[in-house]
Amino acid sequence: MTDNDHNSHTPIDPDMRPNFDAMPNVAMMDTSHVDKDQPPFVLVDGSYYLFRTYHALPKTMANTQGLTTNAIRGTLNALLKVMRRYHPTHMAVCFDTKSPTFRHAMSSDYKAARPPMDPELVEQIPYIHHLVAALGIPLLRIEGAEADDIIGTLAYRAVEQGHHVVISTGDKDMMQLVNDCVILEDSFTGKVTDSQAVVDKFGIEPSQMIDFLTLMGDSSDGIKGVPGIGKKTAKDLLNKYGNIETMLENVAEIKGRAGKNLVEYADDIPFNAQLATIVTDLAVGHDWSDLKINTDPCAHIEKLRALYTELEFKNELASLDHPNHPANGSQSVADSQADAESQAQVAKSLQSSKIENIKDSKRHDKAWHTVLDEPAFESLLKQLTTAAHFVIDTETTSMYWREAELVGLSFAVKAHEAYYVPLTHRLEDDELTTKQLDRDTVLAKLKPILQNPNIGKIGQHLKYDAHVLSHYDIDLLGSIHSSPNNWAMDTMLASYVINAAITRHGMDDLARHYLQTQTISFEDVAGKGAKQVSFDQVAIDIASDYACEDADITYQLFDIFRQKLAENDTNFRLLHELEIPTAQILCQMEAQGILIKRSFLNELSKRFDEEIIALEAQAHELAGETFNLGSPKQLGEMLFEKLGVAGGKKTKSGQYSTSEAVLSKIDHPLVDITLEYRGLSKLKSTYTDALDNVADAETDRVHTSYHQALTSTGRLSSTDPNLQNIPIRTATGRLIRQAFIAPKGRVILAADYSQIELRLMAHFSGDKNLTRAFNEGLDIHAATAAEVLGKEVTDVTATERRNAKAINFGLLYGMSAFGLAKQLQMSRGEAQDYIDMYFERYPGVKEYMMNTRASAHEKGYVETILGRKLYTPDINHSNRMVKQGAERAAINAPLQGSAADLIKLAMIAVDKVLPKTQAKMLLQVHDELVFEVDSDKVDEVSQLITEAMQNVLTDTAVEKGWQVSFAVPLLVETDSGKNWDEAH
DNA sequence: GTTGGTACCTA
DNA sequence: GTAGGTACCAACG
Repeated sequence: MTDNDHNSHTPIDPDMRPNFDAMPNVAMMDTSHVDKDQPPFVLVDGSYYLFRTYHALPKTMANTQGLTTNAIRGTLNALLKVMRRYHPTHMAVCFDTKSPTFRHAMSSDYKAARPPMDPELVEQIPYIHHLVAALGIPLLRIEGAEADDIIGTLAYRAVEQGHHVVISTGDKDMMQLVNDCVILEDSFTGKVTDSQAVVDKFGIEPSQMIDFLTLMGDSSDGIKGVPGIGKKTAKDLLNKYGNIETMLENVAEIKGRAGKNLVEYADDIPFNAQLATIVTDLAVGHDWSDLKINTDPCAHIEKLRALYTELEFKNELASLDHPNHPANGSQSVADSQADAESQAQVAKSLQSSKIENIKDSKRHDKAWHTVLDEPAFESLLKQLTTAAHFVIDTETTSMYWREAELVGLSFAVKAHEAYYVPLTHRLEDDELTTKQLDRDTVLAKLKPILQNPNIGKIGQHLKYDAHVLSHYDIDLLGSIHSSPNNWAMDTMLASYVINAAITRHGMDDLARHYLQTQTISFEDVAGKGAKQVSFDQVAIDIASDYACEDADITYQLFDIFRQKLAENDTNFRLLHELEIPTAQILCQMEAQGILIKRSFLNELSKRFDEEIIALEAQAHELAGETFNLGSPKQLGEMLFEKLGVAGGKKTKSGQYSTSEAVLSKIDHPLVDITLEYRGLSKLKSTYTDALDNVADAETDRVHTSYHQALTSTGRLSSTDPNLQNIPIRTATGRLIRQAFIAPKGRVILAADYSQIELRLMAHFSGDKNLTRAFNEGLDIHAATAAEVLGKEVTDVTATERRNAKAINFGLLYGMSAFGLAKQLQMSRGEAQDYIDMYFERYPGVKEYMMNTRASAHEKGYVETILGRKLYTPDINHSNRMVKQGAERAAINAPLQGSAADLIKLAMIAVDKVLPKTQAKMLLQVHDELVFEVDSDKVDEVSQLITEAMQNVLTDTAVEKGWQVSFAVPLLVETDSGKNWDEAH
């Protein structure tokens, strides 16, 4: 590749020393004439982002040609971010060149400490240059000049001509250029620096920055500084004397090593000052019109396309063709799923160029505070009391809510400002621990605020914080609701509702994706692996940064999501009327837990163990030697090599497969033993032993955790332990279910939606035959068999019904003849014939599947019954297998996702009618809800639950603003008994 | 001590 | 053929 000649520049002679005496000083400029109503002039320090993102982002980001792309992506994202934020009309991206500059000529030490650039970075540089050009942004590289000096010069000229300026960089040296109309922004971290921020950070004015650097030196730039003068002394001296000149005039009164060395090294000071000074009067041959961004979307789109193709930036590439694709709303640095804003979109936002954020460009740097005394806490309380809404985050000793103890609390009332209230940090040698406020006093004062429904609470994964605070008798979630001026929001759920697939929804992921910011990780502050300590062992000043960042980031995410939700009423309602109420209910269910019968589980464990030992002995007997029956590898070798059994198949890793599908076709005693052994060890290790281990020692209750923002379809998942996969298919497995019981005087009641996904298929497809079968209340699988085979329902045999059931499930899963053949143990041709016959009888279903597939291809998403958009990122994947997989998922997603929507509505509906009955909702298993009910109220409660569940679409959904006219009835089946097995 | 592969439990 | 979680082994650092 060659560098573009969009900008050609006269080289600067490195031997020509700038005239420092006459150099204009940006920080001291008069700025009264500057017009801040125009968009700012944006100057990007390209070299900074190159290095920063190359080292900060994983080197594993690469295309299939082996080209590392992390710096390309990182720099591109930084560029797009700053453009999106300020909508500039004029801009320049500046890079260093390899050639020496006047600073090298001045000092052999200058940047001599820098190791040579990695080849993996070098090869990325031309791509970045070309991307900048293809985006229509002026690119400046001048032989003999550094990016800093080009930026300094252009910043000076811009202000002189009445423009205000944003310099996009993370280099602190640039702070010398800051004034009322020039700010810095690090577009990688999002940090903004104005003059106040410089004062906050170093205690000096931007105009003193050169002197500051001169005195304390900068090892990375090879500036030596004055020995004995560091950050603190330099600050104190500058505050006293204003500048180095005055300082030297009064050097006699400066005591100690600093004074002595100032005299001794006085001769070096002018030289160091020159190295530290950014040149502002470089002979850059550009006038204002050269620095205009080319906003014509067509001008460079083919160049962009070629670049994205070569780099394999697939989403960015796709976005060129689908400029309005909904997945394009935001940027990600590291997430390969992320979409970059297309050229067309950049152009669009530039054209709309309303300067959204004059305030932004004047904003102070984020201010993070640690609250360690009464006045500070009282002032925080006052802010929280008068706020419409605020961010709260708890820091605790454990990520498991059940064992978590509160360590501190952080708050944010606006972006870039946060407070941390440490409470129970216990690190020895940390003198701040003694200054902590008393936990109970703090909580007592916060309680009325946290429980006040008129003050909105914002948080990331609030269910967790609610659990923690409930241990201290504070009900955080109980009264959460939003009104236009008073927001409640869980940013995790907001992100999930807006787009479940584009990123994961942990805070680090959200910060990376939506804010292009790498957060301080928990491992950074607490260590990792065995050496990790709990948060109360983290030093308070470090903990405070971490906690404040969490609150701050959450507030910034809130700002983004608030805007996105305001533009999309469906997503707004999904969050506030569905997900947040669901979270509140899940919180109660998790806290409630389900009672287990320990003795029974222990007995089962013992029994299973005996049988397992016996089976193992038999296996070793048959094999003639001992081996690990639980190792698929050893078993495969034993069976297919040593014993010479036929029928061995290999997995893709070259091992023998010993899956049930393979083994069940083999007639050999060792196979039977193996399958039984596996069944029992699965039950013992995953269920009987595990449940006993996790049950609460005092109450014998098991408390699962539901993940509400994990699945691609809107379903919940359950962990620690997973109570959504308790065995039911085999008699032995059902023994486990019998261990889930109700306390004395109560019973377990289970209510499940019958055939909900097939009913949804009937609804979505409108197929006459399928709809009729449900409306007539037929056995749906038998009805399918009768329909396809052209006989009466009463004449359908068990095998025919079984086959029909398989095809019905196949439908829900995006069926292929291949898959159906495998399931039914028939040839592909037979399976295809069967499918063809099915579609002939159910043409509406066939049409639905085709339409869904087509629509997913076109839009990039499918929708559930409540309008939740489920994105299908791989739907146009170049790999055929991947694409077909995405198509099957796209067919299944509206069905599975709608069922998930409905049961969430059902939980909300049921939760409303339960309180007067003393019944408690305990578990959700996708289409089933499990309750604990007083024995004498079973009929009454069962009736209430059934009605609530069956009528969700006519009652609850309508109440919450959804209008769905459902094509078939929703049927709920309930049963009860002294354990979960009996209730099912 | 972490990670990928295999197997198997659910709707 | 869809969507999940957990346990175990074996290899890797």
